[in-house]
Amino acid sequence: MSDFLRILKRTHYCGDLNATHVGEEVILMGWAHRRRDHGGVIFIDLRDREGLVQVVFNPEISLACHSEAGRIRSEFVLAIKGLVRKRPEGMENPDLKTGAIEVMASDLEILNESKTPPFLLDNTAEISENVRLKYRYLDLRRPEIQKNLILRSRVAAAAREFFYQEGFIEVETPFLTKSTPEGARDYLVPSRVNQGMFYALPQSPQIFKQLLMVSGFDRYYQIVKCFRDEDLRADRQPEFTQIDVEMSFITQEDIIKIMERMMAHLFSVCLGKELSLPFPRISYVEAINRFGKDSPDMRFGLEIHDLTDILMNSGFKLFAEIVSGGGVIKAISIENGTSLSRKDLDELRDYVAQYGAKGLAWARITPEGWTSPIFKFLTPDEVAAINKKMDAREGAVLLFVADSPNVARDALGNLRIHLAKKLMLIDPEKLAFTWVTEFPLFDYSETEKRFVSTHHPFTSPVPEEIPLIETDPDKVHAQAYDLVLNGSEVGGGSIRIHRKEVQKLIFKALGLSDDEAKNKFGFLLDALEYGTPPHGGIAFGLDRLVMLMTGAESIRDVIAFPKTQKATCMLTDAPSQVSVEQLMELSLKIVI
RNA sequence: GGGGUCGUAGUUAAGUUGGUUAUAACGCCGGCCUGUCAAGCCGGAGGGCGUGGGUUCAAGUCCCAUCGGCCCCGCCA
Repeated sequence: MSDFLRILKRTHYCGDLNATHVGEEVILMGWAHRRRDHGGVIFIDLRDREGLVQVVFNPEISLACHSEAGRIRSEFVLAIKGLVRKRPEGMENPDLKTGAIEVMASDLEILNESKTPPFLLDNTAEISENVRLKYRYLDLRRPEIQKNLILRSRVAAAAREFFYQEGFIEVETPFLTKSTPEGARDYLVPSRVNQGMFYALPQSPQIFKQLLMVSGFDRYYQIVKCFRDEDLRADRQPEFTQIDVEMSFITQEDIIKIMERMMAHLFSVCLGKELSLPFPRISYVEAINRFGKDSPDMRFGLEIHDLTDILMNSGFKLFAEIVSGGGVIKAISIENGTSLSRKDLDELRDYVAQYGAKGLAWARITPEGWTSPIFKFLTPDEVAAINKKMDAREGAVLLFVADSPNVARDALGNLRIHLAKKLMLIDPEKLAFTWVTEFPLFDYSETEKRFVSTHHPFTSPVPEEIPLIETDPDKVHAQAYDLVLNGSEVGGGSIRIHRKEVQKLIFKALGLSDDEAKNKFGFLLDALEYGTPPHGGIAFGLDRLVMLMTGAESIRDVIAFPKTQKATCMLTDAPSQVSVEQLMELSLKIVI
C-alpha cells in the first residue's frame, strides 16, 4: 500500500471529474456512499463535498485492492488512486454528474472505518428532525444540506466583495454588551469580575454602528450574529446572522439604491439570476390594505377588498352590528374557485379562527347569481355593489371576514397566503422583491398600554412631522424601509436620529423618563452632542435570505448547528446545568 | 402562557370495533455472483410500541399525567 496523505496528495474532488480527465491518474479522498459488490468486481460510489464518482475495483487491475475493497462499508473514509476512464458503451449513468466516466482503482487505503450510520445519507430519505439534529455531523454530509451551506458561504463572500468595492469598512462590535430596554428579550451573561452584574448579547449592533458613524467611518458593514431570547418559528432562531450596514451623509433614497445593487450582485453571482432594478415600492398603509401584511407576498393576487362602506347599513344585522362596533368587513375573491368544496370552506373557516376571526362567510358566483348562506340577508343593490367592487365573475368564490380591523387584517392577510399555497397560485421561479415604506413611527401596545417603536427608538421621524410627536404620536411617519422578498421580510432599516433633542422627544414619547433614558442610553445621547453626521442604515437577515435563495423550508436547513423549537441543541445538549462552583464564582444561585 | 400534530426494529411507516409468538420496506449480518449505479438472488438477526400510572381476564390500541420533535397563536424594537 502506498503512503496516502503524506506522499500521495489528493488531486481532484470526486464531483469535479469529467470526460476531460479521461486517461489521467487521480488521487481521491472521500466517503463510501454506496457499495455494489458483484463478487468479481466491486463498485464504490465515492463522495466528497463536490459530488459522487464511481470507483471500480477489478481483481485484474489489483487483486490486493479488490480484496481490501471487500471490507468497505457505508461511510468508510477512503483514499484511492486510479485511472479515469470513459465508461464502457451503454454503462453511462445520466443521473450522475460524473456518470460518463469512472475511476479504475489501482491503490486503496481505508483511512478510517465507520459504524453503520443511523440513517441513509440519500437525498431521498426523509428522516425525522430529532434524529437528524442528534447526528447533525452526518446530516451535514448529505449533499442537499451541503449545497445550502456552500451557497450561504458564497452569499457572504459576494456581500463582502460588494462592500469592499463600494468602500465599506467591516468593523466588529462587541457581543458582551449592555442590556437595553425596548425590543426583544435579551440573552444575559453574568459577570464574574463584577458580581451581580450582567452583560447582554446584542439583539443587533444598532447603537455601535451609529457610534461608528459618529466616529467618522462613513460606510460600515458587518456580517454578524445577533441574539434574541424569543420563541422560535420555522424562520426564527435565537441566534441568527445579519448583514448589517450603516452609512453617513445619505438619504433613504441613497440606501435603497445601493442595497438594490447589492441584492442584484448577490443573486447574479450566487444564483446566476439577473434582477431587474429598481424594485417596486409600496407604502405600509397600502400593503396592509391590499395584502393584510406589512410584508406582502406579491407573487399572486387574491387582494383584499374593503366592503365596510357597502355593508355598514345592511339589513344583515350581524354585519351592521360589527361595523357599528368599530369593526370592518373585508373580503377576497378567488377566481375559478369552483374546486373549493364545502369541506374546504369549513377548513378555511377553521384556519382564520386561529387569527381570532369569529367566522368566514362565503359566496359562490354561479350563472344564476350568488349561492351563499348570507345571500338572503342582502339587498340586490348590496350584492351588485360587492360584485362590482370585487370584479366578481362567474366561477369565483368570495370570502368575507367581518371583525375588528386587526383581526380582519390578520385573518385575510394570512388566508390569502394559505389559499395561494393550497391552490398552487405561486410560481416557484418568481422573485417578488418589494420595498415597504412610510411606516408609522409608533405602534400602540395594548399589553403595555403605551406607544412602542415600530422599528426601533433611534429611527428618525419624517422631519415635518416632528411637532406631532408630542401631540399625535400615532400620526408620525418614520423614515424607515423594509425589503420584502416573496412575502418574507429579508431586511429593514431607517434613517437615524442624529440630533439629541429629537432623540429625547422619542424617548419621552415611549414613556422613558429622563433618568431612565440617561441610565440606559446616556452614552448615545452624549455622543449625539459631539458632531454626529446625518446617517442611516439597514440590516438583512442572512439566514432568511439564504433560505429563500435555496428554497429551504426551514431556517434550520441553512444553519449548520441549529436549535430546536425549545431552543436546545440536540447534538451538544445545550443548555445544561453547571456546577455549584461555577455558580458561586458568578455569585449566582438557582432559585427555581 | 396557549392551540394543533407526531412519537411502534437502525430508518421510514402499517397496525381494524382492545384478543394468540407486533407487520412491511429500506438498512444491517452471512452466502453466491465480473458491469452495477435504490445492483440482483438465497438465508438470517433485530423492537415489545417515548416514559410513568390507571381501567380491563387482556392495552401499541381506552383514560390520566409527563417528556421530546415539528407547525402555529401570543412574543420577535
